[in-house]
Amino acid sequence: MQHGPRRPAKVTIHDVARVAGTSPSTVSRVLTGRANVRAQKREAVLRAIDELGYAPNLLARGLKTRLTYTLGLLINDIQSPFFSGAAKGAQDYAVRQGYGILLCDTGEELSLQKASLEMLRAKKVDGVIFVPTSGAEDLLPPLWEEEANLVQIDRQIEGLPISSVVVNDEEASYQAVSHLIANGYRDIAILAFEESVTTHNRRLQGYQRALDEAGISLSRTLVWRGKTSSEEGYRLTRDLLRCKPRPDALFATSSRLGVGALRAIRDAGLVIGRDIGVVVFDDIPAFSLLQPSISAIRQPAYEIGWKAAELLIRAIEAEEPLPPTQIVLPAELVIRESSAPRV
Amino acid sequence: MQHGPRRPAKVTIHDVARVAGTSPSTVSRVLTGRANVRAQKREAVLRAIDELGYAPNLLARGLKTRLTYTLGLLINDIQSPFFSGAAKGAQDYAVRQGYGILLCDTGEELSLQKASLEMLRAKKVDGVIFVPTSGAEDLLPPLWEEEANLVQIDRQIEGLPISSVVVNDEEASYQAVSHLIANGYRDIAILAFEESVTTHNRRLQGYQRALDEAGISLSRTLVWRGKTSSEEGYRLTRDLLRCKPRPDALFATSSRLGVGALRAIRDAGLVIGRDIGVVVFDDIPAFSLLQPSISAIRQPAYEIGWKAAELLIRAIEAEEPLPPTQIVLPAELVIRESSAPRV
DNA sequence: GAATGTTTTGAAATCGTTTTCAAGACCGCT
DNA sequence: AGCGGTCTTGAAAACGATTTCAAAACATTC
Repeated sequence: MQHGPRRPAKVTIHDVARVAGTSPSTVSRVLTGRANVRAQKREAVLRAIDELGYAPNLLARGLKTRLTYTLGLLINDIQSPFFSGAAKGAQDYAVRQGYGILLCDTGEELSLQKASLEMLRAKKVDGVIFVPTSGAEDLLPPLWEEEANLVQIDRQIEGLPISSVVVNDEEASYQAVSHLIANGYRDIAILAFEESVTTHNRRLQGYQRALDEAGISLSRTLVWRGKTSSEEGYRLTRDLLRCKPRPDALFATSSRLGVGALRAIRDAGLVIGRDIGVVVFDDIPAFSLLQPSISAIRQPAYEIGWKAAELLIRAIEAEEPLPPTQIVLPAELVIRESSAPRV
Repeated sequence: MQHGPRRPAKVTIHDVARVAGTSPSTVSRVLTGRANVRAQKREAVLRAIDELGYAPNLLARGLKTRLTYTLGLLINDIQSPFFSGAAKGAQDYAVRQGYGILLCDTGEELSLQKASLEMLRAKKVDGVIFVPTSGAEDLLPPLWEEEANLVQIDRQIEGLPISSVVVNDEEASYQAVSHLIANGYRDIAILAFEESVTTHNRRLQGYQRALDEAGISLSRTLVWRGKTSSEEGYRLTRDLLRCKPRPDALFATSSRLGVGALRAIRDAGLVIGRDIGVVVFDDIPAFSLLQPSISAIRQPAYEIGWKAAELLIRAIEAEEPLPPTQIVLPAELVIRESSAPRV
């Protein structure tokens, strides 16, 4: 393998200056391009940079300029298609703008979130995209005062002046449930996250509005709440199917809950889309592969991440503080076989 | 909302020193704990730190100590369950050891990989976990000379003294194909990545060994290569099913190829596990949900990431350079319905 | 060619830490 | 009290960039 000419292990701006026959100041000037330097010198500098394989030390630069070109990304579970989509969107936009992304996967654990935010603060990231957990409000002030910019995604902390990129949870849920009703389903159960998270609350509201509008009175026995895991989805659904009268449709407000529900329905010997209608909030690849395929609300995860990064970088690079912005992207109901019209 | 006492926007080690009635040197000593300081002063310092909400600036520290406590993670696609599993494993271990992770999702694009590696170099990461693409050898030397530690995952660049964490591709594939043979399948087609990547080459070798051992002569017409996307899997499989005689089984060497293949098989009106046996390398959640469920080789993605981070951090923290280590983790064949015995 | 104005340039200060070095404090001994 | 030896401490020099400031170089005009 060709290793090229031996180079000094560490080459600094001083080395470049020496080789180019000028001073570090001038090298810095051509590096940042923020002042004019005579063409002849500029070229000498560029030649030296090239020859030495010099790359500026971003730690040193960041120390001086207070800009690290690094964003923090605090999410709940990189393994979930929604979050990994958002992560990809954020990273794609960020990298295009010359920023790097520090990934923090914290689950719903507040202590890990706290530790991660402290790390991000110590590393002097320029901004943070995060998924707020209930209780996270108290973790923000330190970062906040450190003049870091913040954007929340997926969920929102109410009443805090922080930008956010979310989805129209209420409306999309309303449409999903209305769709079930239109297809002849009446006793529609809902599976939701037990903790009070904006996202799930709004999904619940949309559910309720659709029922109200159809003149169906909401029955307490149709609302099931638990952790948002597939095991929990299984348990809840199993119990729910034992109720008499048995619900004829199910709206799961997260893909994990939905996956558990599907298993439980099968194990109960019921046929999805005939014995029971199903719609899930959050589409995952498996849903289109399954037979019958599962109707789901598709969230634009990639765009959410992308927009969040865009908002964040705009705020970072703005001359003066920008007022917080709320972006609501449309989630789209993808109708498949699991919510076919009742016969 | 409670904002707590107003604090100076930026508090440095000098502020702490002033409040504690001592010098920055001493504060630094209690911070790093690498020298003894009289109990009384230490406490004064700790009180001041607490009172001011001081946290050391890791940029400044890194500049001095040449340690950033940051790792780079260079992967192909965070949206793939395999890579997101590995990312989670790596991040979980790293965060436990006080390291942060800079995420670079580059796809198979060499130019993006180059740019990302340069960024990681400029940010002075302590080490990098990466998935080598063919051609990536040339990108390494700069990092390499910069005394950054490297660990490759999933694939390997042959003949380079770099640690790696991979899976027993050859053996697992051998077992998968042997399993098909044992269940009565004879004309077993294989779908593989067209580019010469160690992973896929070894999977091909395992396939071949299983056939050899069973005395089945390998037919050129059963080996299909293309990009590793589900569209390509669909196209290849569609064409393959038109061959006469039609293969009676299919081994897909990536989950994307597998997903495409499943669609094509369905569209051809064939029943998986009866008309044609299927095993896929790399298990994804959908496979266990499908009916019939799909046999697959489960890779310990999380452990791969975890081990890679462990290896990397050990190398970083070692007094002297460690010799490169190869870790091979077992991938496990999960037998489901798609490879049921022929009747 | 001198006077003036405009670019280009380099020296030195700075960002916030750690670390070296030498001085100061403290100890136990004779 | 004086002396040799540890322990603790603070001043100052890094780390590798940017930026301010004033001097030096050049251009322009009379």
